[in-house]
Amino acid sequence: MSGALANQLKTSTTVAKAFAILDFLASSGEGGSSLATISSQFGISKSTAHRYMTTLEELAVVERDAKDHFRLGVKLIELAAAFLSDHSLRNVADPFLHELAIRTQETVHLAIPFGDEVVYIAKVESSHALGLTSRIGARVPMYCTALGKAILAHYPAERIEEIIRAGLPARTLHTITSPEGLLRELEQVRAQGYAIDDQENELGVRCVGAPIFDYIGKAVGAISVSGPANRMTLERSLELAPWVRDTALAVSKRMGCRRL
Amino acid sequence: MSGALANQLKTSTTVAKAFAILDFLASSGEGGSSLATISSQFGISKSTAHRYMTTLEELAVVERDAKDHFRLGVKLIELAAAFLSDHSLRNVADPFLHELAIRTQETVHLAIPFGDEVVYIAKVESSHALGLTSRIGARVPMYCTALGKAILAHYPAERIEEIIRAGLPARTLHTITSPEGLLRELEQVRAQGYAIDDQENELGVRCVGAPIFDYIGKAVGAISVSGPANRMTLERSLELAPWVRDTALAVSKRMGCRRL
DNA sequence: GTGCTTTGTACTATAATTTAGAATGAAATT
DNA sequence: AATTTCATTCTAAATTATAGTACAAAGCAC
Repeated sequence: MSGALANQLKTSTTVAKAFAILDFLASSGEGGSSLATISSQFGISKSTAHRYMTTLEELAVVERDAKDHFRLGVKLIELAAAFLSDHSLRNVADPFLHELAIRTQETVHLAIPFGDEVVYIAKVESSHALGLTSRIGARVPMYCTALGKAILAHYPAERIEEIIRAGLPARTLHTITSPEGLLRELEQVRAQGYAIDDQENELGVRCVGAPIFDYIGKAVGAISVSGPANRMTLERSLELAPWVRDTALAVSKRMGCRRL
Repeated sequence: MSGALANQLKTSTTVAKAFAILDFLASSGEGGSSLATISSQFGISKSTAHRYMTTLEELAVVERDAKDHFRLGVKLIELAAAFLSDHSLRNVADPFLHELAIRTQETVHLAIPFGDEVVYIAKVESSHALGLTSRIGARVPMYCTALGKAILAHYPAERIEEIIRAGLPARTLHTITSPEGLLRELEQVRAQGYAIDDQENELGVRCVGAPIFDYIGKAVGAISVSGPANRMTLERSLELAPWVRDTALAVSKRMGCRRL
């Protein structure tokens, strides 16, 4: 596409572009994007953008309103639902998440590891009990979140080393940025069975997380309770910690984990 | 791809193939699919399938397990979450759905129109309160479901005619298959403010649905309560109907509809 | 353990699709 | 009423996608 002589590409540029467009639509939020916007955003001609969008529209991956503004389409719901039903963790955990939300009266999250990060795949709010909103699908680092540390603590030492080598940038004043500090923290997480994120990822937010193990004893996810720091004090975090841990253990048991 | 001389295609075959693969992965369910399976399923060479899958894997649209089996990936959750947050209807309706589920002790659905069908975009079960599972993302016809009829009744006459012309195949013994019968039914739906599906789409399942209108008075979705026919008798359906209707009206009001 | 099949991956020439740009018509703005 | 903006269509040129072959590794049969 650019100038240079084409050297072999191992991946499909066309498919990659299609998903780049979808990513853009996902981030552009309300209102949708016009063809001209997409065209200029990616530096492709209007005719090319048009071909992409009509294709995606035909597949119901995007939809356009009366003003020819494009938005994400219902096909994505279908695919996401298939993803979640395939991930038995989500289904197994769901009732436990609700119970925990009711008991703690705080927001409960379920996440799975993905590379050096974790991905939220479920969320339950105590009062309104919203399903798929806000953070679902979002990724956050492992080293500075309760969910992440809960999982990371049960990774093999070499994986932990890898993640440390990838860097521990300070996200807030409270982020643990030294390798030694993190290793000590993870040691404590293993001993306690839960992890506490004291505003390490976001100022004003405290979380308590605990890992979920599958039948082979591998950490395949984590549950967390989080809330604003003024309500979720450190003392309250410590009070809730056993509940979170026990809920995660109950889910682990359902996942076939026998070594509790 | 086949033999014949290529005549201009208006859509991107590459993108379409990528989503065909995703559809296949979605339907293949547990266990995932190997590269060889995908290759033979679509009649493409292994090298081509390989290129598609590595591309999709790099984008996190699919993921592969230790045995090189491909499944849908977390990127789809991210995109679906963006879709839902963009569809304000879902967010507005959510608390109402839960309230209705508690009051009726039955399963509650939220759906939006899509072509001649409706797509489920939210579900609340009274007892377990599952989120994204089973029917989310699924599409059902308009003419034989409570959700569909609730919306269809408020469509312009010509759209209704179109849908009738598309055919009213019998899905069960109770399906309304005559144009006159459907028009009469829709008239009644408009008068009552709710629609009842008496096992028209699936034997043994009754539903009560009511339409949601936006600020312009357009039917943009519907809410339903459904249950097994033995528990959800016709009398019970009629009892619940006003609740469903009032819930839908409350959501409509929140969506800016002023003509209630 | 050995030989066999099957798997995912890499490479290359051919063939096909994708691409940009100009041209068109419709709609909204001035 | 004139002008700009927009989505859409068309065509030749160029990039990308394709199938086939080849390879290494894993699994299976014997």
